[in-house]
Amino acid sequence: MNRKQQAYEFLKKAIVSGAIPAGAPVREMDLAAELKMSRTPIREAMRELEAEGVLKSYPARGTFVVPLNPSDVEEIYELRALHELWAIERSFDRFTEEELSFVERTFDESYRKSDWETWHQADRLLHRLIIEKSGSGRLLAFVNMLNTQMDRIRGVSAAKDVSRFETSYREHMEIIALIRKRDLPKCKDALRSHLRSVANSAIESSRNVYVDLERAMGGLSTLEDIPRV
Amino acid sequence: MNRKQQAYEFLKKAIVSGAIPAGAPVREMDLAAELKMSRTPIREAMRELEAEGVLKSYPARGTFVVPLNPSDVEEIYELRALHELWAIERSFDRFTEEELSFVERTFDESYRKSDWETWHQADRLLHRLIIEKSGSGRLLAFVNMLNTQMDRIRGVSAAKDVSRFETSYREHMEIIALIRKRDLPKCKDALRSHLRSVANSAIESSRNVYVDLERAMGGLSTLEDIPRV
DNA sequence: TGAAGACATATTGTCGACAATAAATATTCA
DNA sequence: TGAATATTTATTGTCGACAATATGTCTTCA
Repeated sequence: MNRKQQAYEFLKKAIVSGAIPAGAPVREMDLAAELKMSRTPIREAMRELEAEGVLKSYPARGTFVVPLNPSDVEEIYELRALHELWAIERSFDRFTEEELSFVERTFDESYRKSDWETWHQADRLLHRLIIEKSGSGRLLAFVNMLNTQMDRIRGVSAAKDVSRFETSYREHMEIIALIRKRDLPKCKDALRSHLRSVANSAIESSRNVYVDLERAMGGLSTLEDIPRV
Repeated sequence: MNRKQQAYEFLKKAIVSGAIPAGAPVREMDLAAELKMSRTPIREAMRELEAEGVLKSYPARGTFVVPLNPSDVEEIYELRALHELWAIERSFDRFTEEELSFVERTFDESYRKSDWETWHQADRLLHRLIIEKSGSGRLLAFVNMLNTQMDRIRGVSAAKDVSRFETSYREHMEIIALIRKRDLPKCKDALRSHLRSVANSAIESSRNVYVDLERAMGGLSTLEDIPRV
């Protein structure tokens, strides 16, 4: 793996996990020192993250992690629903039994073990399958950007709501069952309502994070670093 | 304008206009020599174009203009329709009379003068308004990428079909009229069928360009430069 | 005092040189 | 010969130094 990629992985992970919080500056020199490489690969990694909408750079002033306010979260989840519902029409007849039962087993496992990590894997797998099998590489690229932002939201909100665990399990199982039955209209309904409930829970938790943030630091501190444009 | 931006504009224009054809290599040193700057800003511009899906880079081998075959063109126009139809629902009640009549006048002018340049302006304006007024910056960014690719298709096909000129004028006028009447369902129908006819004409001409390309150089020449991955 | 301008500082922007790598070509040896 | 291996070449990858720029801080002077 070349250095630019190392820098990219490191920085993305730091942002998605919330280690570098929304609004915080990301300085080329600091990262270069930390990763023991020159600024060049750091810069390239940062430009890539900027193209993905995770960073925003201002000439001779700095580069900052873009904040996600509740209306951003809403936008992101709306676009996700738009794309996933479109994609499932294309991919509907292309799921194999192997794929379906593998996803199902993974969900089962996560449910038995009540393991969030496995659950996340299964969730990603199913939704990724829906997009990938639509056959549009451009759509996939765009949805991946949205996914990065959704991971950021998850990263800070840590919305590990136990009641959602059970609900989510049932919703996913229903979707898989309806794919098996080849009932597209019902499947789209199920997917739509699943996406809506996921979105609502994400928006809700992002709202909490947002007010916490504001309260915690009175007149905003990390956000103040961001230059008014 | 800093040098990276100069390089970006120059290169993008060269690719969109077809001066650097699909499949052709883009060498950092060549461009640096031509624009009289170091490779650094050239590289950054190239990475940006890569993020937009216009270039594809292979380590230590080269960077190439990504080819657009007819099925790519189809994909691009399908995604365009998906987004524009979604966007118009959001933006529908936000058009002002000033905006509508300005677009209308521009179309009228292009029609009277039979001027393709003015027509292109008017077309861009209307479709851009639909997207922008939806209020989703992320959608706008994605659609801009699609627009770049559509410009490339226009750039080579030069589909200046006179019969489409008349049809296109009527289709646009109808859409504008239906926005004025606040008739969303009919407007969506009109937009949908307009987009379909534009797409068909683009796919058709891209098919011609593609076979011409293949015939002209027997076993492909520009395309051969592209490394098999 | 306080506004205008000079200066300092922090940060990104650009440069030219050298390193690393993948592919093409030449060489070796059974 | 021809397959394995070394060499050369073309290209991108990375480096450290310096330039440009936006902002913050001092200094001057009415």
